[in-house]
Amino acid sequence: MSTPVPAQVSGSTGDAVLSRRDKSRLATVAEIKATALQLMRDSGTTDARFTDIARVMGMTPPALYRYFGDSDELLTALIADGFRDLERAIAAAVRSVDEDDIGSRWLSAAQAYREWAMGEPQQFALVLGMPVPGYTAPENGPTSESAESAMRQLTGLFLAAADRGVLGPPLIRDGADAVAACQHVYHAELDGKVSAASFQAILSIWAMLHGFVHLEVIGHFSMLDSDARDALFRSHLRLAALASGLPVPPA
Amino acid sequence: MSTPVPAQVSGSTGDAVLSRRDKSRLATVAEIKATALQLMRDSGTTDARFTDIARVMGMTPPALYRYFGDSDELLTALIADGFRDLERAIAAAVRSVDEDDIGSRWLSAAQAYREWAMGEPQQFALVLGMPVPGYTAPENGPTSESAESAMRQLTGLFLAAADRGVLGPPLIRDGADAVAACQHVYHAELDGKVSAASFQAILSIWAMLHGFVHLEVIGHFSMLDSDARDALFRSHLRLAALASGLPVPPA
DNA sequence: AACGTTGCGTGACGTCTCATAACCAAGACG
DNA sequence: CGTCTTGGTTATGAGACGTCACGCAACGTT
Repeated sequence: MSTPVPAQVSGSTGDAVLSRRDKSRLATVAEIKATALQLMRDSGTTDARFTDIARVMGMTPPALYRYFGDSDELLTALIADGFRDLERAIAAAVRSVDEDDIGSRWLSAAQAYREWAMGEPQQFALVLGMPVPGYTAPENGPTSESAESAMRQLTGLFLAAADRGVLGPPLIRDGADAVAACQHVYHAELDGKVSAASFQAILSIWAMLHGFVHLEVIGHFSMLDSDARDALFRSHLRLAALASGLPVPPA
Repeated sequence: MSTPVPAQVSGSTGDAVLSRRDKSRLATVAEIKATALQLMRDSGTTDARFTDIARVMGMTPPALYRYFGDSDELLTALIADGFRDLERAIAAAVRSVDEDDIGSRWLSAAQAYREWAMGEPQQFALVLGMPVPGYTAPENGPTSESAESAMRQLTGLFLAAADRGVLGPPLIRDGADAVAACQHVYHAELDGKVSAASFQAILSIWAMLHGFVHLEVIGHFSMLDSDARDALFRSHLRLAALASGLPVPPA
């Protein structure tokens, strides 16, 4: 006979009430998502057939509908996961650097963005690519949050720079009036601390970073070897810092 | 009775021998591609079902296999078309500006890139996005040429600037050694006329341009109104010119 | 003008995937 | 121990891709 341990004991650890079944269910959900991503990685595309996922997992396709009511639901979950992973990777990269060294924090965040994208190109495509054929995103889905999150990471960096008095003026300042209205509405946290020109610079260097990473992911820098791409990326980021008024990391 | 014109006359104009049937065939091919693009536009994705294309055209699905042996073949054709359209749009935009006004030529080319991408987001996604699910690109396909073409447009601009003596040094020059090897191999036309640092700058502003356009296409600038996006884009391009040593267009 | 050839389109068919429905086994629980 | 929930199965239908054999009409030839 096994020791009679009440079922609630294991479930009541902490505030999460996880019955044995719930844990099993979460594990299966995780396995489904992992399998789907692995299949995407293998095929190099962003589609994963329910049939294939089930076969790899040793199940029959209809069983998956117990966990995801729809193929879109699985995609939505993967997008949400990817979005969260990317956010955490960047946040961790930022935190891993001395908080007074804004230039290095920018470098570290950008490197995390790039490495995540190159490491998980399919998930990157899901989060930041065109809508997947046949997939209709939920209205308030993670896709729309993704933009805001990326922006928040960047605005945080600029706020920190402004607080420390190391935020210089961006190289280009014209046109700032037009985007200032948006700043007041969507990023009021910057008001009074970061100029409209700097807000414009935030958008600009976001585009710089994303452009490099996207071109690299879709293979348009394949004529460069790995070292050259690294060097180009670093100088690209230094340029971005220089252009936007952030402290320029050393070469 | 109509005037008896030999069939060869209409066909023998120029060097293209187009029989009546050939013309009809070309028209049908064009209609298929146009219908596919329209369906993509309507659905907002990059897939177009053979069934739907046939239905819209008043045909049965198998008939399409007379024109495209495979679903991939149609996609390949659409990618090739899109690539060619984009290239022509940029080339035309460049030519429409005084050839001595390099800064304005850069502005014009970039505007064309942006407008084509926003006008044909599905085709843009096909040409510059992730591989479409289920689609396997031909080995020497247009996808690989796309990168070279975009680069050639840019290198042409830099060469013209160098010829006219208006190409300044880029703001950031470190790391140029690593990419110089690639320049010699893939863009020997630049050797002796454009420095390695400028070559690096070409790649950098390509990433800047593409990043802005891609973010805008996938809707990440939707918090900005149209005017603000225009202003931001223009200042972004001016920054790119300033950073890369091109003449900076006036604000 | 009549005839064979060629190309285009159709209906029927097989296969694969998504998705649902009906059914069954096993654990949780009073 | 009986019941309910959960997670799995088989069976089934709908829809899309792609193939095949066939018919029809246009075209070229004699």
